[in-house]
Amino acid sequence: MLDMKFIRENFEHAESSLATRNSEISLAGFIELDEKRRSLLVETEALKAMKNNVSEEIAKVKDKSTVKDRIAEMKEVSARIKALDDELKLVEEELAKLLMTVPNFPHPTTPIGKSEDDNVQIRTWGNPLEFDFTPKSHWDLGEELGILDFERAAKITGARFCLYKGAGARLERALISFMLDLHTTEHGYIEVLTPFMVNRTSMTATGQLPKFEEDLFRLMDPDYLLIPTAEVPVTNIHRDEILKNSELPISYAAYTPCFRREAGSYGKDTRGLIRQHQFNKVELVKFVNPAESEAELEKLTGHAEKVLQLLQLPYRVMALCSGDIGFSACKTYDLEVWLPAQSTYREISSCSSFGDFQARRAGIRFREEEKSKPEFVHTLNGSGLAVGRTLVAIMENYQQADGSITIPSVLRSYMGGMERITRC
RNA sequence: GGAGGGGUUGCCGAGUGGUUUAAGGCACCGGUCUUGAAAACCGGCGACGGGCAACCGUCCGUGAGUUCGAAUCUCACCCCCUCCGCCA
Repeated sequence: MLDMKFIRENFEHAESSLATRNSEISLAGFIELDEKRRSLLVETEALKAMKNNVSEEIAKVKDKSTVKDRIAEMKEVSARIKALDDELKLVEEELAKLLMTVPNFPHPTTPIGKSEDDNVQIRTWGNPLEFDFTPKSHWDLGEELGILDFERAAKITGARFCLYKGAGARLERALISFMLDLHTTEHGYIEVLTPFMVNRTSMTATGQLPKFEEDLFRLMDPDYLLIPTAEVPVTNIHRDEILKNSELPISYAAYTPCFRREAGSYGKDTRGLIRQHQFNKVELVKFVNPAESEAELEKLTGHAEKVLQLLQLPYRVMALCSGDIGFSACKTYDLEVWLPAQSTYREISSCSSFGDFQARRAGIRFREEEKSKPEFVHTLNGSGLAVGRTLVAIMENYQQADGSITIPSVLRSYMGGMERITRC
């Protein structure tokens, strides 16, 4: 959520900043609603002050019959207050509805652009491998090795699910442990294990609702939603809290499965693990002092990169342009890993700063000094990494001519010493 | 799912219609005193919204309602605790 005061005082700047985003956003109607809200507020508060005073006077009078006319008068005032409050509530609801669907301002350092074609490459790491044979796709490798079974997953549930078996299942688990161990022991993150389903308030606080309900899986009886990313439960850990400046930055690492409807992506990435309704992810989340958020985004991105470096997977870092960043983000770096079978880089991590956008929605604040006014923290998060896509990258980059897969050395201790996956 | 108990301004906790502008204590901050500290005493001590400000308004789990007036009465819902049932 954006700051109402800021919009009020910088209306043109706000509109032009939002215009650099891809979607069509209009703040039209905002000023009018805002003014109406304030004039209603002034009126109703004056009446309430009067009512409070008169009620106090009535309280002091022993013989109520002498103040009959005052009581009658207050009855009318109360009715008037109620009418005004109802009107105010409507205006505030409309204002909130408008505000909740407006995306964040792009950060000044976010490149301006319309689509992903305008994203800017920041750096690359490693070089795409040269194969002296034609590299196979991970789905072919997975089926031949008997470690990925898409057909049976479709029988069990439906399209866009996968059944991992044997060394495949273990490799996924090894990656989760490896990533969590790295971030908690080397990068200073606190491990958390969260609920995988959340309520609507949590989903609204991070920005998935109200606009993106069609992307989410919903439960019927309690009105809960399956998380599309650990960002939701982890950011909500501190919802409606006032943190101490001395405890910032707070850094959490969380493994969770993620559930996404992938509505509107029919026909895209239909084969393989790239786009699934359920996938595993290790997520990094930070709550920081606003002064530190730019530096913290660089650090967090570096922590995600470290995973790829240790796995010896070539990748590049892209700065997303204003037209391509997510709803709540003001700045985003995507890490894209090299996939030889597709001869292309594919997103494996997205590291974003949200400024105070989520903190304002979620009511996450801190005090600069012990006695100073609470201010909103800045929130950041990034995948460290998407586990399924990491498994894909390992399978495709580490494949051998005979169809076996070498296990990266840093993972072998997590695989019981296994060095290579062969057909079982 | 059933029965019971409970949710009060950082914490504890009083308060069952009108000096509650929410007692009291703890914690915290400032002052007096002291060589310094502690103790004692005095004062301060929340969030949000509106306003240049004085100040005003809102907030006692949430939402409706009764009333001139609600922390207090009514209804619904949420959460926590205990016991029973079921269960990984």
